[in-house]
Amino acid sequence: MWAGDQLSFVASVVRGVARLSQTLPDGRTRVVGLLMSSDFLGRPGREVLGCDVTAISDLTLCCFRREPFESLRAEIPHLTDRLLDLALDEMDAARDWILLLGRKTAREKIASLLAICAWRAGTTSYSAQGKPVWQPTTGPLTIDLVLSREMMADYLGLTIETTSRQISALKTLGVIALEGNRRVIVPDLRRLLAETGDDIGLMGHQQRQV
Amino acid sequence: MWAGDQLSFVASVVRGVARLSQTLPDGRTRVVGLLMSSDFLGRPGREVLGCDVTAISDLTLCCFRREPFESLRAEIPHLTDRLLDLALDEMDAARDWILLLGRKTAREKIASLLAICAWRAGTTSYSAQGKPVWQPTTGPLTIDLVLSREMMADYLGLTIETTSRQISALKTLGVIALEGNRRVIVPDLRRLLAETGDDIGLMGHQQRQV
DNA sequence: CGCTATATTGATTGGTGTCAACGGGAGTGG
DNA sequence: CCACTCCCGTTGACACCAATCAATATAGCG
Repeated sequence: MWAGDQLSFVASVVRGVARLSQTLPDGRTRVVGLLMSSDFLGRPGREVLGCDVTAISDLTLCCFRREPFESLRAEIPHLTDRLLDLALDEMDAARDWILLLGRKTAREKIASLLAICAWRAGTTSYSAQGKPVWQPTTGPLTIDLVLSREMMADYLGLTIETTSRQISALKTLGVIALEGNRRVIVPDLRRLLAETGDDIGLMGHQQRQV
Repeated sequence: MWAGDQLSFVASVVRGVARLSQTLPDGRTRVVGLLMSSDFLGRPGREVLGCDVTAISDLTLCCFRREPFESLRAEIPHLTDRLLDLALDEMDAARDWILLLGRKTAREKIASLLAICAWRAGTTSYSAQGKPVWQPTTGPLTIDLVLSREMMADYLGLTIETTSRQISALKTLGVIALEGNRRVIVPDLRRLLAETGDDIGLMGHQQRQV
């Protein structure tokens, strides 16, 4: 979509999912971030983004041209505060991810990803401050995976085959059920969380002690 | 050192190295960041840090108590701009790291880490803007590793043994030479870069196209 | 109803983790 | 000054998880 180009705009994701990725010269590619609704795209104060952005679903962006945005930022200092806040959140997510990539097994990685998506699915409402609110659910939970197996694999640093195998394994264990290829049903969230390798399960996404 | 505590101050690293880490309940620990000179410690606008900080060398910090700092930030909007800038840099580094952890072999990880340290070692001067300036070197380069093998392993998501083995392998290949345990000599930087798995080698640290 | 992309499953290999033994330097105490 | 110990690093043998190669199945779509 855009590759290291100068971005003439910044944007906020309204709906859909986009992926941030980088590529090694030998062709290996890594997803280094996922942008979902309310996430911010662009580098305030910077010219260039530094990685590729690809839409992986229908995507609605709220765009601002760069120069007006920068001058607006000069006028309203509080805007920068908010951007800093977003950047720090991103940083937390990135650190959780680093933890995941470095020290988790394939099974735990898959479970963690599903748990994060379950959390996203369960986060349907927002508080007055714009912070997502977790809706605790006891019953079964349905996740609409927007990601293909390949993208999950890239996301987790695995191969497609291993990804598929671990999903099958979780299905056999009864931790999840599949409905088509990209819809996952979680009968008991706790069982899924138990597979993630950290007892918090959502790795701080749920109630991070930031 | 400090674990998830409320930090009553923010700080800038003057000299030395500190590590940011998180721990999984079963005891697996992951370094999720390294703080070196000029790096910033603390979360402007936040109460709590969210991960552990440990000094791994003599460490000199330039500390500010939180409340005065926050009010200073309110007075001087430009300060927040600078903090945002730092956060975005951190984000870039985190993304590079994610790439490294997810798609690189043990050999490439070690080489990448050494390359980064070589870059740090070669960065002796700073431009007027405070940006480090890379001093291109053709001759041999000496790196003072502050890190123990264990910390390198945690940093890279490897075990101590694998770390040691890969270092030995690079030594056998003549890519590096050891002088004691924590001093590395790089006769030809290009040969080291060739082992990192990305032709840029320094993973954007050298001349990131941000 | 095929065609293609995506996903699953199987067989095998290889890289990294694990367990275990050994080496060497620094500090300590006799 | 030497013996002892402890910590860190190295090296080896082996096991195991995930990658790779390969075949098949399924879903999506014209």
